[in-house]
Amino acid sequence: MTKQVRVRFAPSPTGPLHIGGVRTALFNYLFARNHHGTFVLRIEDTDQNRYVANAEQYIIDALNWSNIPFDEGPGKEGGYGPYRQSERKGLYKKYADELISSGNAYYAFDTTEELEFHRTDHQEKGKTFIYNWHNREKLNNSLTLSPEEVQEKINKGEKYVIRFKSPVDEILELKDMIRGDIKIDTNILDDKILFKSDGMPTYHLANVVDDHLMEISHVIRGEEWLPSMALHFLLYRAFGWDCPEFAHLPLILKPTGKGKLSKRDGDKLGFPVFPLEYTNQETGEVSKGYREDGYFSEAFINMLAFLGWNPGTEQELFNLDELIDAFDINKVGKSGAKFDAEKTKWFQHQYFTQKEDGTIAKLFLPELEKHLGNSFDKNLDLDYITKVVGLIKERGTFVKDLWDLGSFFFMAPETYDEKAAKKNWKEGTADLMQELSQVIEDMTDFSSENIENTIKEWITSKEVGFGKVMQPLRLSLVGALKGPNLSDIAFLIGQGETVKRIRSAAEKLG
RNA sequence: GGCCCGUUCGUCUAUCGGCUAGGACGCCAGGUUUUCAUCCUGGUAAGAGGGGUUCGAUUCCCCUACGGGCUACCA
Repeated sequence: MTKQVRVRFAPSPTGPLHIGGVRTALFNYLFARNHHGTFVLRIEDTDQNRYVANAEQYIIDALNWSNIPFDEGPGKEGGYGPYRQSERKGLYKKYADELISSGNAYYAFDTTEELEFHRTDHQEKGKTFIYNWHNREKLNNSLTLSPEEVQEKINKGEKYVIRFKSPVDEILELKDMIRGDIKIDTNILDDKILFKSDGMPTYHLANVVDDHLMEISHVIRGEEWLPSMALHFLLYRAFGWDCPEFAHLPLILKPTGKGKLSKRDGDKLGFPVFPLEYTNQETGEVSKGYREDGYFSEAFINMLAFLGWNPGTEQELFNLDELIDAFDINKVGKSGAKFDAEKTKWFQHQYFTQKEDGTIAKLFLPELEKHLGNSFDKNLDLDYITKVVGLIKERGTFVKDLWDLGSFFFMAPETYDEKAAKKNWKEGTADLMQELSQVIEDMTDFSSENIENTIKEWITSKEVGFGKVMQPLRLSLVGALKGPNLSDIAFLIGQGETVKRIRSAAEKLG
């Protein structure tokens, strides 16, 4: 592998990029970085009918959010541009012509209707219509017409396409970095259209021409392209160009049911299939995104990297740099992987609990403002929030969990969990709590440790069960039987507030 | 239908001819937390089936089954 590594991610802007696409981009990125190569983004917009205006920006935003930015691409000129195929439109025809003059391609005038007829006709007879060596001599193309007739048709403005002339009786021995050797009999190949009648190249031509012109060294793409590898190989050969190496990634499958995970699955499955939220401009339909659902991109990327690849060790948590370092395309698996949303959550939980308290506290700010509304003190000490986060973050997975986990740090409970109150707030509890509030009020050293000791000593001296005091106390401070260590809570909300809440509960619950 | 690729616990996977088949998610049980959650410990559970090759196959080969992809003037 002495030549300069240049890889590309070449999506078609037909809608939002789904997680399978992000993973393909990720593996390309990882491979490039691992080999100190270049990662190129090329927009394959040769199909005008399926073009979606905001899709390209979505792709770029998604890549940036995922922290896998491209080195060259639209807006990032690197000497190989332009990077949108629609802007390279004028360039492809001459390559198609080149193939015609070298005898590797030909003009075909068959109409869509004629081809459709052949297909259905064959199907009815239990056969499959393939436009290739065994019938191309009988169809309406430059192989059966005289040069004069061909020229006349073209001059008359008759619509035509250019087809590749697949070789006959040859066994191709191809190599895939992931799958190893693949043998293909050229007789089963069809004469794929390279150039469409609308003046645009098809994917196959544009892809091969651009990969060559952009000096792409390795083509890493989804397994759905495996059947096209023979054609692409043949094209490189017909042009007399060096063929890049190929790697076809296993597909990401639906968690249940059949088939590969598709864009249309949207959030019908209960989890996002897109990195970013996406609004369909035509229908107004909104699809959930990992970012908006509260996932950190590190977790999202770590999860994607492990879909079809693993380092062979037992380490599962990898940041981007570690991924770059450990990535080995030979370790990519061959079989499709069913997507597991639970595992994604687990990754997120790992990253969430590992993140510094201060960082999460800042992310928590908007959430706090949302819940507290006007009563939210904008000058609320970030240090306080950070301490709260330190106490509750390990119990959560997303920033949005934090409010449920620790709202009582910011406001006194308004209601008390009914079941818990019924069970734990008995005859005499109120008196006990009133007494305890006095004990707490009288404390001089209000440290977490001292709170715990004081309460314990008091309980012991009163000769009542711990549960008889601790549960009602928790109810008073929190409003429910949940949350972190009680003395930590009391310490954070402060002596006065603690006393206030105990007395308030004693009054309300009687 | 044709062609291509694949097949290890429910799921993601390790194993590159010699293992009590390892890890993770999930699930279950115990422990810690005088709460809940987290966390810790343990448990559950697998090489599709049939032939070969070999002293020995999850691992190599063949067949079958199943899964997936492709089969457009879409990518």
